Amino acid sequence: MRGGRVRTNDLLVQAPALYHAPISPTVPTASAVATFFVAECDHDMPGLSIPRPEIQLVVRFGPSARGGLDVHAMGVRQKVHRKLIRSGQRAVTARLHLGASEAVLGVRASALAGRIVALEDLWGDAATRRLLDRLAGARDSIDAAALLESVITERVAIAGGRHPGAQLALDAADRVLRRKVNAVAVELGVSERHLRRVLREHVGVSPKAFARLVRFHRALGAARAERHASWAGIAAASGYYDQAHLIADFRAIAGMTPQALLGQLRVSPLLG
DNA sequence: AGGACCGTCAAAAGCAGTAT
DNA sequence: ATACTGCTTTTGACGGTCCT
Repeated sequence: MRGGRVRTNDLLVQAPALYHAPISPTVPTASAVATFFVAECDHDMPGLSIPRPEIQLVVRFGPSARGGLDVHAMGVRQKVHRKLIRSGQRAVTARLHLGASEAVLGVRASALAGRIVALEDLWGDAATRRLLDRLAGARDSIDAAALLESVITERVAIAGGRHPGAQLALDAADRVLRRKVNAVAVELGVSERHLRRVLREHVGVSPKAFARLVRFHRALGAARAERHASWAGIAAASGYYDQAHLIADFRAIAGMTPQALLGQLRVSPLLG
């Protein structure tokens, strides 16, 4: 890994700040892209893919990609994945705003949950070919990210406004992090059942699973930012009942204890 | 499309404990 | 003190189904 880089809207920062990039929910801008993650690797190594609550559009350049360049959509996953990154591989990942999946990809988040889908299966061959041709001419990863953003913005403009359900999901997402689902439903003037249906459709996971992913990211981010903080303190600050429950979540999502995951992240690069 | 009802069961809460 | 495990009880999230 030659210094992974993160693009947070117009701001470029270095990899350690990854978890300071907004984890959904975020306020949508003109673009449907919440953040970009740009990674480059100069030798073979195992990498870790931390699950995120956003739909991601990934452009790969290099030996792992079909024909040296491919694009795929990655739905919301709930477990850490491990993968070998090949020398010379580059990846540009656009993380979409919550509820933007339908406008950008033509399918709702629920259709992508836990899946990786080639872009041609969503956009068709012609539109994908046009994007790949433009990306092939990109000077570097940052240029490719800018290109990708402009193409996404064009598609959102063509798709028109946000689906009402997507807007409801966005409104609810922030609230379910702090309150019970039925309380949020009352607040937003819909039934609890409807709110859960809409969240699953437009976010890709259940309200609880979404809140769990965000909480996990907060805890991991805090642990990476403050190396000497106690796990009990991190658990409390991140919304866990206590340290025991934080550890249980790390085991469920990452398959290892918090300490072990931090250790892994020191030797394996993040893949988005 | 969205509300109401309901049974099931997973997650959260709470606590006690061990290893270092 | 910290990091972690394991257990029981309680709560509420979930999804199926039916109805408007």
